[in-house]
Amino acid sequence: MPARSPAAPPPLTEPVEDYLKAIYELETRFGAASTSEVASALDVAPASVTGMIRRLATQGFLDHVPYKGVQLTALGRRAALRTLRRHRILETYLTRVLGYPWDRVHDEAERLEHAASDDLIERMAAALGHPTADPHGAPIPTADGLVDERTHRTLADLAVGESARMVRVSDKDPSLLRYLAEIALQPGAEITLLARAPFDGPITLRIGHDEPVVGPNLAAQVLVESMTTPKPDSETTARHSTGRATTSAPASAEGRAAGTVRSRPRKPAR
Amino acid sequence: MPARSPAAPPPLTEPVEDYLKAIYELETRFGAASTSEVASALDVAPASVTGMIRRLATQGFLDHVPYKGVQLTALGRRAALRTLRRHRILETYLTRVLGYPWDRVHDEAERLEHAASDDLIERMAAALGHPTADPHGAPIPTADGLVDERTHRTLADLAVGESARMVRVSDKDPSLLRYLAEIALQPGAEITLLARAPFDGPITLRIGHDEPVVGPNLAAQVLVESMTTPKPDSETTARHSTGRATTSAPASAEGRAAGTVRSRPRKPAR
DNA sequence: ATCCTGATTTAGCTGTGCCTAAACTCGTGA
DNA sequence: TCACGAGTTTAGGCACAGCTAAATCAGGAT
Repeated sequence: MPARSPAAPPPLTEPVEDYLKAIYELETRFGAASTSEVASALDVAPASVTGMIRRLATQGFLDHVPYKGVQLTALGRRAALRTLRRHRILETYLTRVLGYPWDRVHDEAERLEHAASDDLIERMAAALGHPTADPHGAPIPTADGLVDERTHRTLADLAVGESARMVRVSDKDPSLLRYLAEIALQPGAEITLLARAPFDGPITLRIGHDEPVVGPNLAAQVLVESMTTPKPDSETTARHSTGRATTSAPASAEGRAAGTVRSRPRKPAR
Repeated sequence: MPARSPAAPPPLTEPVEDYLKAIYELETRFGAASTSEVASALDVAPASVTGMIRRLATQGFLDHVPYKGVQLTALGRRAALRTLRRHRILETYLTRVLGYPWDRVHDEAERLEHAASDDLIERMAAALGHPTADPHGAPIPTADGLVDERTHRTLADLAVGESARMVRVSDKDPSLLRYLAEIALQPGAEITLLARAPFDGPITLRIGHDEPVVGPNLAAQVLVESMTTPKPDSETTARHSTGRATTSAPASAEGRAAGTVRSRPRKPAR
C-alpha cells in the first residue's frame, strides 16, 4: 500500500463529519451554533457535544467561546461543505437514477455520505450532468467548496394574491415530504397564495388546478422565490442554466478574530 | 420514529460484519478459520481477534474451541452472506453502471457494504437484472442466503493442450487484476494451455490471438471450468442463464455438534 | 517422555464517542 | 442588586475495538 501522499489529512470519522455538517447548517440558519442546538440536531446529550467541540477546536475545525457558542474555521467549513456535497449528490442520484421517493433519500444519503469516495461522488455527479440542486431544492456545493448561499422567503411570507415558485424544503421530515408530494408542492412548482385566514390561520394556495389549504406551520417551512423569470425549468431535471453556485469563502471578512461569535439574530430566548 | 419492528435484530457494527465475512471466506477456502488467519485477513493483531471472537461467540454468531479454531453458526453464516451479497452487488453496479475499472471496485464496495440499506442493494440488483456473479466471477448470494458453492480448478491445474473458460479471480489485488485485464484474462474468456515449462516454470496460454506467458503463481489464482457448454456467454453482461445459485444451508449436516472443528486440509505447518 | 516452538490467549492499556449527575455561568426579572 | 433558571461545562463511567507484552497451550521433534 502506497503510504498516503505527503500532506494528506487523516480522514475524518463519521461523527466528526456529522458534527461539522450540523454546525454548518445551524450557522447558515442562525449565524452561530449553540451547544444545545447541536445536541438536538444530532440527537446526543449536550455534555457529549461539549466534549466533541473541545476536540474539534483543538484540531482547528472551529472556534469555541465557552458558554457562548461555536463557529467553523475555514478548515471546518471546507470539511462541512464536502460532506454536504456528498449528501446532496447522493440524494439526487438515488432519486433520479434509482427511483427513490424524495422522502426516503435522506436517511440513505446520511449513511452513504461517510462511505463514498470522492471518485464515486464525482462519477455520480457526472452521470447526473453535474446537478446544482438536490431533489429538495438544496444547492449542491461545488467540489472546491462554493455554494449558492442565497436566502429565500417562505410560503408564509407571501402576500395574498402573490405568485411564486417553490424553491426548497428541508429533507429531514419524511411525512412532510410525502404530503407535499401529494399536493404537488415540489421544487419548480408555481404557487399562488389565494387566501389567508386571520390570526395565523390556514392558507389557501393554487397549485396547477388544485387549491390545497395548508397550515402556517407548513408554509413557513417551504422556501419560495418570486417569479421574475417566466419559467426557467420546472422539472427536477437538468437545472444547469439557473446560474446557481456563487461564492462562499468571504466569510473571512467578518468577525472572526480569535473566537468572536456574533450573537444570533433570533427571537429572544422566550 | 417508529420503534423498530418487534424482533428486529440490532444492526451489526462494521467490524463485526468484517469479521463474519472474513471468517466465512476462510471457512469456504480451508474448512475452518484460525485466529491468525483471521488476523492477517483483517490486518489486526491476533490478540484483537481473540477478543472479538469471544464476543461473537457469546452472541451466537460462531462456535469457538479455544486454541483450535472457529466456525460460523447458521446465524453467523446468514450475516456473512448478507454482507457478501451487498459487496458483490455493489461491485457489479460500480463496474457496469458507473464505469469503475474492475481493479478499483473492491475498496469502494468494502466501505459501502456497511452503509447501504437492503432497499438500496435490491434496487441496484434490479437495475442490473439480478446478476448472479460479480465482475470477478464471484457468485452473488441470493437475498435469502443461497450461494453457488461449487469449487473450481485453477489455471495451474490444466493439462497441456487443455482448454477451459475463465470463471473467477479474487477481487483483492488491484495490480493482479490490472495485469489480467491487459492480457484479456477475465471471466468468460476462453483459454488454452499451450505449454508448461518444467520445475514449476512459466505457462504459455492462448487467449484469443494472444499467447501470454504467466507464472505458476498467477495461474494458481485464476479459477477455470471445463468448456462443456459450447459458449454460453462471454462478456461480463447478463449471465442470467448460467444456472448458478444452488443451495448453501445444508452445512448443518456435518460436524457442527457444539464446537466440533474439522481440521483444515492444507499442507502441514512446515 | 520431555522439550521447544509457534500459535493462542490473557492482562492491562489506549482513544473515540457516548452517557448521567453534579457543578458552574450568564443574563434576566424581581 | 441579586437570586434563579436555562444552558453549559466538568467529572466520572461505559462499550467498542484496537494495541503490546507476557503467559499458556498443543503438538511435533528429540
